[in-house]
Amino acid sequence: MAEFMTGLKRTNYCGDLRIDDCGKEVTVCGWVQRQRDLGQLIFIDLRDRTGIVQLAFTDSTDKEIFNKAFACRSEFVLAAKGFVRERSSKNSEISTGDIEIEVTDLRVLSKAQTPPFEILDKTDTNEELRLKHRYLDLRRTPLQKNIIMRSKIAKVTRDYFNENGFIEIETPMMIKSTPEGARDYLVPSRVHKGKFYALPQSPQMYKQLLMLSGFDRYIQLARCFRDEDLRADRQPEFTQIDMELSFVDVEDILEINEGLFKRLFKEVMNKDLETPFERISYNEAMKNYGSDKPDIRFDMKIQNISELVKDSEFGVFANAIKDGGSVRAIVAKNSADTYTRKEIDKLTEYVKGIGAKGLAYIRWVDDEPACSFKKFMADGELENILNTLGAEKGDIVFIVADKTSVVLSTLGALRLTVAKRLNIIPNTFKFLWIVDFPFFEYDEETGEWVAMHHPFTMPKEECLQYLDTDPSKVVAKAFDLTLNGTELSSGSMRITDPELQQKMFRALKMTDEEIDAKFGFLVEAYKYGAPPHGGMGIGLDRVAMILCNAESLRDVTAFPKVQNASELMSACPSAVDDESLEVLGITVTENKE
RNA sequence: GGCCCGGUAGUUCAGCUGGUUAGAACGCUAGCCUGUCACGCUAGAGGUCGACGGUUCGAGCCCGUUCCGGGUCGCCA
Repeated sequence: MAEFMTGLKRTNYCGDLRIDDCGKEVTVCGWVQRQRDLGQLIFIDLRDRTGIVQLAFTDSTDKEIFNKAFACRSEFVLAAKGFVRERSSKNSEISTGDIEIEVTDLRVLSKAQTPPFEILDKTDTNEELRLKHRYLDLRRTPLQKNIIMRSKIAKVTRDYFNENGFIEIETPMMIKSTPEGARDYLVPSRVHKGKFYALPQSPQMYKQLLMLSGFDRYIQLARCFRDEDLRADRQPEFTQIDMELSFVDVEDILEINEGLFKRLFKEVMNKDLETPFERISYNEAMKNYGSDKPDIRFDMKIQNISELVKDSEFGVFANAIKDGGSVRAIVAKNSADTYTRKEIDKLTEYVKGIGAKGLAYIRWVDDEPACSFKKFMADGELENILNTLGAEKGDIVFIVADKTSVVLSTLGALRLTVAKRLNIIPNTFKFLWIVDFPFFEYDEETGEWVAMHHPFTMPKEECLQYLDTDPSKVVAKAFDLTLNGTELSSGSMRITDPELQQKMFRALKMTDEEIDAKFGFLVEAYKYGAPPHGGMGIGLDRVAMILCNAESLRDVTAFPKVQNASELMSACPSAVDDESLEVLGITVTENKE
């Protein structure tokens, strides 16, 4: 039978007791980390979220209590009252290692089955099993630390925006579905059979309307939902630090958010961040790093050698350029020893997997550089390439020739892979704003121009002339914040002029009916007086992931979903009974279990 | 939807070229032990080798299908 706490009240957390507490009578509560039975002497390591304290049971312990301690097993829940005393032999491994509690009262509040895996700080246990018993996994110190860190991040964020005059406003979770962008999670309506709400992908439209209402500065830690495939840094439901402010321009938004990160790093990590953060244009990011979220903790920029090889005998190079593409390269310094021929072959397979046709390379290990396309090179051509790229003995040059978009994305990915392999990425925090995003993106499948951000994004005034003639030249007042190669945040200034908004819709080939059906209320709202405004949404989970040095969002999410978007512990999603479906007017045709 | 990796006691793994009764460590159970702290010692229990099918005299191992998990591309305005 489990016992009660009657007459006992916790006075201290386990991890907080120190040598100064000696002589005090304390009551601690927690889980049995380990019981060590030495015969006439028993020790129990008691764990709560602050740490571990040793309970001692000796020959002077009451017999009944001693017997209770004897029967204790891992993960039993105990309350223990007793006196703090100095240990005869200390343990420098734990914060309470100088003291122990000589127990005078012990209650077994709950027994425990042997857990399916040991609750240890360091574990090799398969994540699948841990996720099935997430409540046990969450007992582990590293996860507790991450979850607590996340709480701190949220707290500091609220403090910061509150102090800066922002108002926290909740927007609805059941909203109108708009087919643009990510797939919506849909919620069927009982009252309106056959109709659906959507869970928000972001509170975008609502926060814009709040600006029209005059709230001026809005903040929300908003849950967002996207029915798309998962990644290590993508969960279908996530939290966004969503903010919007009025009577500002891009510069103001960047500044206030830099302030947030400065504050976060100071209070959560005790690190001083330098602001303003570096910023580069989207085009520059793509050109130099082949990515719109480059990791700039290391250099290895992509270089264009198209001019050098446009007349080369090597058809792969010359033809790529003739077809309107380009030839570009990265130089992996001091890598010739690391990358053997065999490993380079693996890289070739890798780049083929991400869309390139192949990978040319120059591996300069001996006096004579080994080159995969040497026989096509004219006198001095190879030297010329090496000189131009600044390659030296010990380096490898990786070259891709193709359509420019393929060249850049391939080398961008290769740059990261190689840097990781060479272990040249310093353990620092490099924020980077990517600014001046193009407004339109060419959709190769449909042959149409689509909005890269969203259709309410404000174009730069000076580009409006190209709207009808050359959409590729229209630059948006849109920006991303990246940290160490991860996209943390995305934002923009919004269109406030209804006429301009109409123009943008038309440029996106949207019909009046479409506009009205999807955004009618928003378009109308802007007719009644809108302040200039803009804002951004910061992925709280990703911020937490990086600050916790975690590999995956699962490590900073209490109850995460796995790759197929299910949750292993509760086994959701799940089928529902026929009555529930009937009342909603829904018929399930397949995959019903 | 594509590609890659993984699945053997509760856990982490080993398991040779396909060959007798599938092993180890930790955990668990019991006993002994007065200063342990990953306590120690002794003994014991514990297996649908993810599932199904095939090849074979014989399959943990080979083949096929499938399920589960991870990474990634597509996708993520």
